[in-house]
Amino acid sequence: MSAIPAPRKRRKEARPSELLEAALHLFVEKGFTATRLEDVAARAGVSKGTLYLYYENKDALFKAVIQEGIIPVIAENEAIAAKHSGCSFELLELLLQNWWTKIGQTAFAGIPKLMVAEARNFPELARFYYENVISRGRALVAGALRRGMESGEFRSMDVETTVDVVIAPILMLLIWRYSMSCCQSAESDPQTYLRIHMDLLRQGLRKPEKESRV
Amino acid sequence: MSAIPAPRKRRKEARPSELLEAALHLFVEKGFTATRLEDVAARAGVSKGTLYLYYENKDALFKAVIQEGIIPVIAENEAIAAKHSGCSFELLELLLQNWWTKIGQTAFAGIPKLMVAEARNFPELARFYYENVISRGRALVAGALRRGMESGEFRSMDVETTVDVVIAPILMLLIWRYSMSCCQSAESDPQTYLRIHMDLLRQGLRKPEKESRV
Amino acid sequence: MSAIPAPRKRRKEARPSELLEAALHLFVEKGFTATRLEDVAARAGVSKGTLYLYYENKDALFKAVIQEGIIPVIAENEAIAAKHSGCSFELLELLLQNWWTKIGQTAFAGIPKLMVAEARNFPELARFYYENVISRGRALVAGALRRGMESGEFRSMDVETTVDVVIAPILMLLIWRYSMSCCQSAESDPQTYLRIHMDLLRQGLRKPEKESRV
Amino acid sequence: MSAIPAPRKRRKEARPSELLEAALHLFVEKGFTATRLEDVAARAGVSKGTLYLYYENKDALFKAVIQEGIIPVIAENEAIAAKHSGCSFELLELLLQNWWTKIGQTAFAGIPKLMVAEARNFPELARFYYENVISRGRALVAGALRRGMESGEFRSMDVETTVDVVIAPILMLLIWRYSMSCCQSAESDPQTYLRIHMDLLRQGLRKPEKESRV
DNA sequence: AATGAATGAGGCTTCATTCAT
DNA sequence: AATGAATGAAGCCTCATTCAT
Repeated sequence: MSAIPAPRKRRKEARPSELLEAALHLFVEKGFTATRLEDVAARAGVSKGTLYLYYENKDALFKAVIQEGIIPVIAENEAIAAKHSGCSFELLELLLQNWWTKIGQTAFAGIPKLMVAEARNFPELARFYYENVISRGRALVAGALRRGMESGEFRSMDVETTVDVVIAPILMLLIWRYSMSCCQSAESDPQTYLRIHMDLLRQGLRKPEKESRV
Repeated sequence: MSAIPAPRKRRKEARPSELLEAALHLFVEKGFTATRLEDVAARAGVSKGTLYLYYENKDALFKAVIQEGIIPVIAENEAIAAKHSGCSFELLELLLQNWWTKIGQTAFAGIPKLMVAEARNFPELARFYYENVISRGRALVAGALRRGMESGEFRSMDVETTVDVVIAPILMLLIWRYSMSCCQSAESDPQTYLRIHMDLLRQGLRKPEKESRV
Repeated sequence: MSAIPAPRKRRKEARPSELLEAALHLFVEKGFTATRLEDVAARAGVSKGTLYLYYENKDALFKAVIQEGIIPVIAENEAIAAKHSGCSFELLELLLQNWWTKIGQTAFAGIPKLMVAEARNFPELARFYYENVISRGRALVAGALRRGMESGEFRSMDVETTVDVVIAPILMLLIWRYSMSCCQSAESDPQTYLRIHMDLLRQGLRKPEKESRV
Repeated sequence: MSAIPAPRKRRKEARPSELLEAALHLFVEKGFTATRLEDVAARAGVSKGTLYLYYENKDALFKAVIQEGIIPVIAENEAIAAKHSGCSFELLELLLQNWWTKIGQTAFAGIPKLMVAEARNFPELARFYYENVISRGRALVAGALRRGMESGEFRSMDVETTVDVVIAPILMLLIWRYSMSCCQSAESDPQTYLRIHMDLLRQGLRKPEKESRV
């Protein structure tokens, strides 16, 4: 009710997000397994025990990070797709742009690499991520591709597989940044990378005038 | 004198490859950190201590896996590129085909995901892989692209960045198989995936007749 | 408020000294290498992991034992030397007496043998001990000898070397007790040993009336 | 019989002493526990298994080192004492001189430190050394002291204890060299050290003209 | 709500000793 | 006589989780 709650109170209510920020930072930096909950707590300025007051265990903490940070962006993209009425390639560009702004340019950019790295050893986390993020994300791209093929804007291809091919470079851009990039002297510019990807795609997807192969 | 060496001796000579096979299997299955050397030894049918007779430590074992399994394929591709005289896109296809046969369809297919997963936490292994595999692999693709641009076969683009974009779907295909694929009901067919990727690329890279955008 | 802190708290404050006591006992009994941290923990009534809450590793635990137990005695001796104004031999006796009371008659008596035994294999511990204990201890004896020679109380000799000769029997008394003494039926009495040592020294160091040899 | 045996044969007969030399070197350098039998074998130019053909185990190897290297010197000193007829202090000097030449200036110099370091953890080795070396060595010095006291050359003191005091600096000289000396910038000269020790002793042991204390 | 002390299972690595060849 | 491959017990250290205060 009051505009400015007592500092003590404000602090308490901020705890969860402070913990999530700390967890995201460390998960992304060191991976799920290699992240010590003690470090997460320390970064959030609380004790190890406190963390367990908010999250049942390491798995729950991770799910909360995804829940708060990634899933809302997927939802935004679903809204963008739902209201879009222009050409299909433009929709692909809009989806990419929002993803890039909300994920690619934030600390969440490290999540895809993290999931890829730990999926095998933490099947439950993998499943959670797959169902809430990946399948919904793929559905968005699949929708745009299918729409473009039906309208004659794109040539006809196997949609599900094309989704993977189209998404791959975007994921790899993030994965690379959080893995091997440390070995590279000059990291390539993301803007250029994405532009080239979309350029190749624009021309690659387009239905040729006379030809109809593939 | 005899054509068949004593069993003891035969064993000794077979050990390294038996250990490497076991190591590859487990590294790919569980990752570098989560693989227990005791399990590697057990899978090779020896005791924990025996492994150390052949490989100094976990790092050395891993490097040996790469050394024996991946680097020779890179070398083969370098030979292929050196003797190639046809069009540049064809060279890209040859390189991909050899990589796919020797890596993509063998147990080594899991290595790229492994490297991506552990690079940050094992910088020395990452560097070893980067210098011996990645930089040489990128140089091969860069050479083909540069050659195609110079001959007018491809349109002009930033070579280094295009290399990343071109390689990304191939890496993601493998990475996916060893990470999230377990959550997927129907895994997409690699042959289709690679054909679509190359089709998009053939048309995407080609220099347009009149246009000169990008 | 209350004079008696909560048990948990009391425990926490007592832990370091309980651990140091256990460590000293086992180090002295079995040596640095042969002492198992699990045994130290057990002797202090805690688990293996708890030890690591207080001391980073085995080295740090050892250093703490020295820090808490030996270095203060060296400091006391430095104070004794600083305020001493009597004859030099008397100072030697005072230094020996304090050392004997605080080290020779306590569990710390085993440290010199431990250092001698492990110095080669643990150079960093050796250096720590040398700089904080040995060099300061030698400086004290050297000071007393030099003073005695300058005043004419002692004959002139190479000070640094004489320090070693003077200290040697005292160290050997302790070293022996923690090494070969187990083989001896009748251990010789330390009081007698030290008295003989000091008697030989009193007469041996004294400047002869007329002679001036050596 | 032949003056020059066949190389093969010579080699075989030399094995034990080659192994003992290697063992001595490594025992003295790293201690008993820290010495790896594999390293001993390698230094002797044979395989690990061969070592076990000559010595039953690590203990037996150690005992052989003592047996061959130290005990003969003790026997020599017993002969020296048996035939000596001069003054008692001179006998002490002769014993010391032979010990110094045969032990102090050879690789065996490291044995006393080794024994002191490992006695507690290897009681059987300690007992072997005590009975064959220490007790006989002490008996020699005790004999010389007793003889000197009876002749009036030395003042009267508790013989057994005085033996320890007299021997201590000599042992410490060697012990130091193989332990803390690595921390010292300038190691003191053994010749000077021994001269000062004997000088202090000559004057310290001598029976005063009138006094008769102690 | 918050603390932080305590636990103990788990993995890499070493090395004396054995034994088939 | 000689080899050297193989074994497996042992110890340091980490960290998710619990729980008394």
